[in-house]
Amino acid sequence: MRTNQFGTKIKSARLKVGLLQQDVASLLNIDGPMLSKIEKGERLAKKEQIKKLAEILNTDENQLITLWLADQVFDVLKDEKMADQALKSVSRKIKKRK
Amino acid sequence: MRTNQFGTKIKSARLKVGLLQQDVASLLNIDGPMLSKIEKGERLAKKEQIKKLAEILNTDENQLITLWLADQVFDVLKDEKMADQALKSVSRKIKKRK
DNA sequence: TACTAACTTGTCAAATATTGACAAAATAGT
DNA sequence: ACTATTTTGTCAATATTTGACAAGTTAGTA
Repeated sequence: MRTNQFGTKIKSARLKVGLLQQDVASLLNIDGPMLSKIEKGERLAKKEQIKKLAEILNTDENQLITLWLADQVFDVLKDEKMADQALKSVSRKIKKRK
Repeated sequence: MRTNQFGTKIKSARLKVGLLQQDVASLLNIDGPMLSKIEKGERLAKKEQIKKLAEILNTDENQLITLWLADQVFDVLKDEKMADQALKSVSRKIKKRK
């Protein structure tokens, strides 16, 4: 299983706008159980589903993307004692990238 | 293809100790071409190969692990405008983790 | 140039992981 | 207890990763 800031966020946003999993799932062209798994972090949403989710759930797309990325990165690092060092190394590289 | 601080490092370390790809590969129980690909970042080394590489190449294991992780993280973030934000989010989570 | 050693690239089948769908089970609300 | 909603389990289809081998390229040297 993976960490799940993304799923937690879209679930709470969904409840806030008062939609059922079924409703949202249909708009994404997936079934209800699949969305359930995304919300629980058992499956990864596709990048192109995020934009749609942002619209449907009236949420900032960039925030969703950020959480979605963070979950994936955390997954790589979660049991690693060198996680901190690795993050620093990546930060440096990212900054140079511009 | 993936970013490649790890491969670059083990290649230079290998040359420093004067070993051939073939030699190192044998010790890792893989073939030469496979090591070539790892050095070039076309394949990912397995976690358990890193320890062995550190011994063979007389290099700090933690440094190798760090680079190996960093490559993977960078791969997730490389084309993402929210990379920076995501990294910050992960940093916070990692710090809490202890 | 021709020769050899070292490395790289391309391709393939096998193993592994991910995906999407459905049925069935669990939970929550009335 | 009844119904709506969510979650879990399972499966086949698809995609990705892996390891090996053959063939190609590069680098150095006689």
